[in-house]
Amino acid sequence: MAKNFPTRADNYAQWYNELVIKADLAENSAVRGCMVIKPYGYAIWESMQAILDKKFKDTGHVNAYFPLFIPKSFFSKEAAHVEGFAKECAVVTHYRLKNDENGEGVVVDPDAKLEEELIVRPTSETIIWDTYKKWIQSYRDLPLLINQWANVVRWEMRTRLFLRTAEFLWQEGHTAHETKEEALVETRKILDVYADFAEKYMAIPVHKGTKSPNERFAGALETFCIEALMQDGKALQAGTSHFLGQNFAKAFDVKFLSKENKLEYVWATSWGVSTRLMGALIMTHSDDHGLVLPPKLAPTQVVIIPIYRKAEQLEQISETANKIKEELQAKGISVKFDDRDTYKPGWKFNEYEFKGVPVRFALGARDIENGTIEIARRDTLEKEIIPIDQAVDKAASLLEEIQENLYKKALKFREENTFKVDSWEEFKVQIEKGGFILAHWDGTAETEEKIKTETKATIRAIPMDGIMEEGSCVYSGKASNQRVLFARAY
RNA sequence: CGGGGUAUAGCGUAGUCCGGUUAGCGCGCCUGCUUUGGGAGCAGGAGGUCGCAGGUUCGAAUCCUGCUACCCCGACCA
Repeated sequence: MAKNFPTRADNYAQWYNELVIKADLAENSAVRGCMVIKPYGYAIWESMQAILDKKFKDTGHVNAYFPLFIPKSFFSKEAAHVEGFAKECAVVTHYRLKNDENGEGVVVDPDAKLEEELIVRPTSETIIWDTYKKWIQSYRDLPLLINQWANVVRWEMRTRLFLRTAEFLWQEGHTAHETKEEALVETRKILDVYADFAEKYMAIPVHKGTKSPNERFAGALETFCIEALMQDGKALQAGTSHFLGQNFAKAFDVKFLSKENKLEYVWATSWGVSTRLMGALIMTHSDDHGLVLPPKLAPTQVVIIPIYRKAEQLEQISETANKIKEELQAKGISVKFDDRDTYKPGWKFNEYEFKGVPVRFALGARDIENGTIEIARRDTLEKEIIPIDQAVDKAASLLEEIQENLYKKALKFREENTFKVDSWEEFKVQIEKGGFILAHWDGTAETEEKIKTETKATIRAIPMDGIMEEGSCVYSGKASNQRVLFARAY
């Protein structure tokens, strides 16, 4: 089966694309840069949504929904923000079509020009803060902790399924607080939620850190991020949590009366993760046989495949299979018994490997006779024949084992591909090999920019868990007191 | 927006340099029989404006001109 995928060395991008398509996750849409998320792919996104949504609610947040369209004028209120997004906005200029006078389909009706153009949201800070202004008067209205599940549009020049599409699905949290300290706590709290989700559920080890000023979100005072390493050695920003200070409060005039009866601007945060996480999931765990899903996110955790010749045999097998299915379901495990007679067993084996189903049972007439069942795990592709009365317990423990194994494997890969580098010569050689580089940086934007120009490497994060250590900048030789994380990134 | 490439059935492609029968093949699809423990075999069948528009020619998938779409590499970026 490996022949179906180009090897990683050949062309990782192609491997990735074929994987997404063959695993039935998504495909390119007729609309440039957009993707169709197919049912199986969407089911994975729903698993992610459910877990994240619960985490947000457990930390006091509530969901709401704001308009897709943002008046153009809102964007000019926060200077850095417009600077960051202006170049990639889709703009609505008209509100009506009409039949072409020459009979050539429909045309935009020039009489239906909007007085003020509408921007299709690339992110919702502006429209949300315009709304918050009306909602916040007193310290009693704070904190305001709101999350939105939505789609956004960023007119990217180059796109790739899940990793960078013109339209993508995400959640964006927007909070308002009385004090700077409280807002910072919120920013950090959400970063922890993201890191926990990545590591415990997606089985992806991440570095928590802050962005350099260059890489900061447009309009933020500080951007916290989680950064992951993909199998081809490139880094991927998996989530961000921004401390916005009072920038948006000032831009949208959001003030509250404090306990001391003073009029003050609120402190803000915003944070988000997107369908890009699907890309991270695919690129972290998949192999040449297809997708590999961590059990906690797999829409189907266990699949049972019957092997039979005649209808009578299927009947007997089904009886046993359905019993196992029910017992697994009673334990909260999602199970599919694939008794389609339109595909042969070999076909199904391959199909579920493409789709990354963690555990597979194969049950045939021979097993019924012997009181056995074959169990296979997707992560290692190992197969084992076990007594049938152990099937349920074995599946349950295997799911946990796979979840853990995937994380360990990914962590091992990241550690083997993280290098401490102290000289510029070494840096230039190492960056070609991929992976994270821990190196000293003098803290200036100029140095960062030069490193980027010369090597395409960017500062992915200034690690929060990093050890403080005296050193000299790998590029300029100037003093530095902490190593930062460099990599080429998606 | 710059540089390179591609466009032939649902998908993948041969044929294009050097114009010449009815455009060939694989996968998939449909029908029948035999099969079913790792993508089944045989037989039969359906499916094509050769990206679009002009031009050259007795004759164009093939040569020429223009256009369009997509892919890769840059700039941009969650």
